[in-house]
Amino acid sequence: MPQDGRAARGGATRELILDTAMTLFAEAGYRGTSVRDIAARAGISHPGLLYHFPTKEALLMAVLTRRDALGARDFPIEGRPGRVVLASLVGTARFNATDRGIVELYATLSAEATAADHPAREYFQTRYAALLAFVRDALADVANDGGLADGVDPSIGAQQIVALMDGLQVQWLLDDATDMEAALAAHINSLLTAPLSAADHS
Amino acid sequence: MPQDGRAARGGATRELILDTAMTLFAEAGYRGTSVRDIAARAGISHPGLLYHFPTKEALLMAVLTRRDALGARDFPIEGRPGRVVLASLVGTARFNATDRGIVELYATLSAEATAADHPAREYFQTRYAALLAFVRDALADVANDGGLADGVDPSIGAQQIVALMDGLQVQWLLDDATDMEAALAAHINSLLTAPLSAADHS
DNA sequence: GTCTATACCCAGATAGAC
DNA sequence: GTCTATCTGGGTATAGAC
Repeated sequence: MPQDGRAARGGATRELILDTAMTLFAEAGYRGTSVRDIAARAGISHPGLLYHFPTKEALLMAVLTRRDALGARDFPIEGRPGRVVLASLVGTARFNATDRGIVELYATLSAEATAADHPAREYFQTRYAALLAFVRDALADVANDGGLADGVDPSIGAQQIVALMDGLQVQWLLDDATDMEAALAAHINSLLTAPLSAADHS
Repeated sequence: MPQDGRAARGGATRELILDTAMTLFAEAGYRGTSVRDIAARAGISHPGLLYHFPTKEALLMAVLTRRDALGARDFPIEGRPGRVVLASLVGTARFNATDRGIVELYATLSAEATAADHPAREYFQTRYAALLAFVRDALADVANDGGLADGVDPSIGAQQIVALMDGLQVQWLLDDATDMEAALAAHINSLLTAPLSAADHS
């Protein structure tokens, strides 16, 4: 019957660990954060933490998955018009520029997870496949209205947009004068017959 | 007076270590390779290796620097016309698709090195600044001949091209069906008034 | 100048007590 | 569900042989 201040029943400790892990991962990166660090900050011992998440990787995946779920809740863009979806991607680029930690985490992990034996590889394969399909569908939707520039292939266009978002993050992390939003918006507009405008937001 | 089979004078051991390290880094990644692994494969003890390269990071930087030097020797494109430089970037994308290990290494490291306290951060900052300037100059050269599409800014175009090359590598590493060359060429051509052709190679 | 042997410390993970 | 103790492996520093 736990009833003390920090570890009440019902997965409260689990949530506390996740919060703490997300904070520290964002501050110092995945490699720069030890399980002991997270446990100490959360007020338990490392084996105590590893009872809830058997490995550090498992903890990481839980952090990422939860973040995905929060994002889907806060930015519901499923089933919206293609131009709105594209505009939301530009909005994401702007939003990302406010949280260096999480950008660093994703940029580092998505590269690290490309290793054939990396535990998070499948997660990112699935994530990228879904993201590419999502953007491709948005471009195809725009194409249906004749809004795509000549010779633009939705599938290639989606690859370009996703790659651009990833690559620009690295440049921005290395030099914060980099304007991710401007470079992304310029490219997306080059794929369209008419540029995005404020009317496309929401 | 060393004169045995593997460690002759004049930095031969150093070269052997670099070769071995490049191979193992490419096979198992930076994190997946221990200094002991490299030393064992090179036929010396780890402290023996650390005599030549004081830290694992130093060894890594030496590998990268040497790779840069080899690249500059094999692909001399300094001072060439802008369109030739752009074509060579497409060639690089094609060439990269033949060596997964080195792509993985650069993709992982460039992301990892964005951390504020990472020893390779300055190296990558310098490298990216030079690369961006290089591509920007190529685009500016094309613009001088009126070969740039309307509204294309050489500086932003350079950011996009470099970001695209980086981001496409991640997608290709996660799904080798990704056609890096096609996506990059399509984007570069969209920046130009006339597409690149075989005539631009060399 | 070139290397081996040894030791230190930190990190992830496991075993078993409470 | 959480702890203490311990194992293993990796990066690094030092001592000293040749």
